[in-house]
Amino acid sequence: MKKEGRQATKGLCEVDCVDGPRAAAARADLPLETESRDVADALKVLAHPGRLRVLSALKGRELCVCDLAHVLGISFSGTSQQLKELRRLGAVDFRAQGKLAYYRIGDPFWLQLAGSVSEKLHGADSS
Amino acid sequence: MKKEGRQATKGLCEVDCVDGPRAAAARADLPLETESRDVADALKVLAHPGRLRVLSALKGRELCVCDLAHVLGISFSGTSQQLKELRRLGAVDFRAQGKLAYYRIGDPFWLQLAGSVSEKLHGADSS
DNA sequence: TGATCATTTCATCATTTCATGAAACGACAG
DNA sequence: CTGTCGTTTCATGAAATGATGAAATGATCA
Repeated sequence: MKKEGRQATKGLCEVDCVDGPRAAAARADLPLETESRDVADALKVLAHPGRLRVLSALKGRELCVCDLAHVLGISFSGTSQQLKELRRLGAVDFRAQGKLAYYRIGDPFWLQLAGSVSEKLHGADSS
Repeated sequence: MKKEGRQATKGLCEVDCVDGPRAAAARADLPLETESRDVADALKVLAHPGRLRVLSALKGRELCVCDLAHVLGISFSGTSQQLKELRRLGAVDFRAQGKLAYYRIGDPFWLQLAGSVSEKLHGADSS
């Protein structure tokens, strides 16, 4: 009479190992599923060394894709894709002049966010 | 006489399509490679719907692993791994009591960070 | 008009991430 | 001591991510 796979299938642990009220309260004021997903998606865009470097490079400057490719150290096509992600987030914006695309910071919020994390980790702000 | 693969291999674009000074300046005050990698790694821990929900659930509360498994809706082992990530970041901490592990918010910074992103996206703070 | 160049998109491939189940670990009860 | 239970670790497979090169697009210039 051994129970196999008692992994989160029934409310077994819910009534055994916790107080219950605490767990219920926790579930009560949990954010919506969509909200945490949206936040996660946004953070996922920033959670990439290359894209972070792009934001730093664009601080107070406009740069074209080929420059940013040098910054990232990857191909033009790859750079374009990363910029597309950042654009989707609104972190960068661009202006097409002739055959060039000059990218710049869109919403400074995301750059500041990265800065605060950097400060948290290393104690120094790179601004 | 066609050139194939001129992708970021030579400094071709560097002297042709940009001003140069701007690009040089951008590279000059770029963060260290290690720094952007560390920031990206930290953000990557937060960039996950389940882990964000864990942080929300732990706001002002202690919860054991099995409760958090219910919150995440995944297995215990999976939950444990996610908690390990959050622990590595310092976002959560835990206290072993008997055979239970009570998890709680470690450094409120990361929860606040998630909150500010949520506010940015939805205009409402979930605190 | 046709060639060229910066950029984007597409198809593909290697790597990483995330979930699962089985087994190991540690603390408590009988 | 032995068994049970909560938790953690490990190995595995599916899905997502990130980079590449080739082809498509759009704008400039001879």
